[in-house]
Amino acid sequence: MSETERKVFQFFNEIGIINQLATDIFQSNMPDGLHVSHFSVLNHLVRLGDGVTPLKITNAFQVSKGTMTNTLSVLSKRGLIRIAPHESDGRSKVVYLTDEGRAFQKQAIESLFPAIQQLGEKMDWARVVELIPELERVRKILDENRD
Amino acid sequence: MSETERKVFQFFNEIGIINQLATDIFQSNMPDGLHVSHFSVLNHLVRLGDGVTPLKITNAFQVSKGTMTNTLSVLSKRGLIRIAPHESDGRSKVVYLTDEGRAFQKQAIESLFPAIQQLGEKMDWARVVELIPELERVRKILDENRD
DNA sequence: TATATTTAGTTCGACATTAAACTAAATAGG
DNA sequence: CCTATTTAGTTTAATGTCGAACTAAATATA
Repeated sequence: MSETERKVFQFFNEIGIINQLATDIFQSNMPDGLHVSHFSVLNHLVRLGDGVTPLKITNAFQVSKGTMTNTLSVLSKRGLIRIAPHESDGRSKVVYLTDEGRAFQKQAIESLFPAIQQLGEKMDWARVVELIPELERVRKILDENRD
Repeated sequence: MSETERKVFQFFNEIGIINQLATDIFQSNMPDGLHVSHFSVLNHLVRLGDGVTPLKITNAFQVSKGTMTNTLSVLSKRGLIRIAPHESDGRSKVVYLTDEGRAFQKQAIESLFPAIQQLGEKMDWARVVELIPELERVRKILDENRD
């Protein structure tokens, strides 16, 4: 194993650990039985717009269709989204945010502000966010090269 | 939401996506029914030394005790680790790598070299690994501040 | 048009993971 | 010592996720 290879593994290892620690923090702020994955879908709909098909969301999250069926049915049962039949394609459906869904997404995000602030006392966020452009590059390349 | 907060979310979002894409690549290289989590435990034992208790590994991975019981029993059934009673503590156990376990870890890592090389045609790994020190800082702070 | 293929979503069985209850052993405090 | 508490690991029920089989609708092709 070359030095570069070793460091590449180290890079992805750090990414994995950070992701797990951050997800744990996020998860601990989720109310009664809702999972980060549920929030993520709501967040996606808020940011990129609702009125999209389940398959579109499935592709965005690179997740199996069965998983998305399950996630959407939980969100629907909770009244956070509304699932309507597709106007022109009888096989398909369209997902809309409800007011409750939008409120939940907003509230979930705001619930993290204190944690961000508290971490900011020990961490220089300005320096951290400078990594974003390079991370974006990595993400895009990994994304384009997935099979 | 301030600009900093927005970027902090974006940072963790990029981290999450990269982690998922990288994990998917890794997972697709795992043989017959073995999961990345199984590899991770073997890798941990190779890098930091075996002969440790399940609880030690549990803490290292910040995972529930039940999860580790399950993971270790899979690894043990596959002959990749050996679980022995603890010499001085009747409640505890000690985990050892087998030769098969070491070989598996080695082979799993090497199986990723082609993917790393292929990605290297589109990605400047030298620049990517420069992010490691800052990521380490973030990881350490998150780690120290977990409850 | 009739049939074959593709596409969108659901269902099913398997497994990873979790939290909580549980067992057994070790330790602490009286 | 003896009891209470803590600690290490297992078990159990619930849920997220996956891949594969399945259904139904749309599209391609002949």
